[in-house]
Amino acid sequence: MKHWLMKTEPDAFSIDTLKQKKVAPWDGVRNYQARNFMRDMAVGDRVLFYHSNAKPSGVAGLAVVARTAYPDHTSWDSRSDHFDPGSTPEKPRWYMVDVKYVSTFTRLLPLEELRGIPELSGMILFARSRLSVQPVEPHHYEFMVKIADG
DNA sequence: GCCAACGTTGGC
DNA sequence: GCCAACGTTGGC
Repeated sequence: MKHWLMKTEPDAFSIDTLKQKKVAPWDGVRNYQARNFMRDMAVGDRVLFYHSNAKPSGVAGLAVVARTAYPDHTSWDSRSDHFDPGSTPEKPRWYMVDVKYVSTFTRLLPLEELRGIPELSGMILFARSRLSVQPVEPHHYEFMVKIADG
């Protein structure tokens, strides 16, 4: 089982939205590296649900992968904000996974606070601010769960 | 809203 | 294949 962190702007899709829907597709990823990580995901993989462009930005809760990567149909929908003319149903360029709600942290863990924690040093989150899907070390994941509930 | 970081595009 | 221009992400 692997561990991941996935970023979303809560104005568009938040942990509360996922809580209501229970399971939802993670569409709109238009970055090759992020896409490749999504294609590495397996059902049951753990996901840190991150709110970006938020006040404050940070880890908001937990999800699990509910369906492995499949073509992102919004990529060939010309009405979609995520339309990419280079992607077609015959030759999809972009993929999405489904994620399932697990829990909302009793307290959001702000990026600013996480940065200062020695146990979390080395996380991709701190070095690659624009990577919206990224792997997480198991001990980083476990530590974050611990401090969120504590 | 600003702007730094950085990924992508396209001319050559 | 280089790299300047451009567009986007995301923290602040």
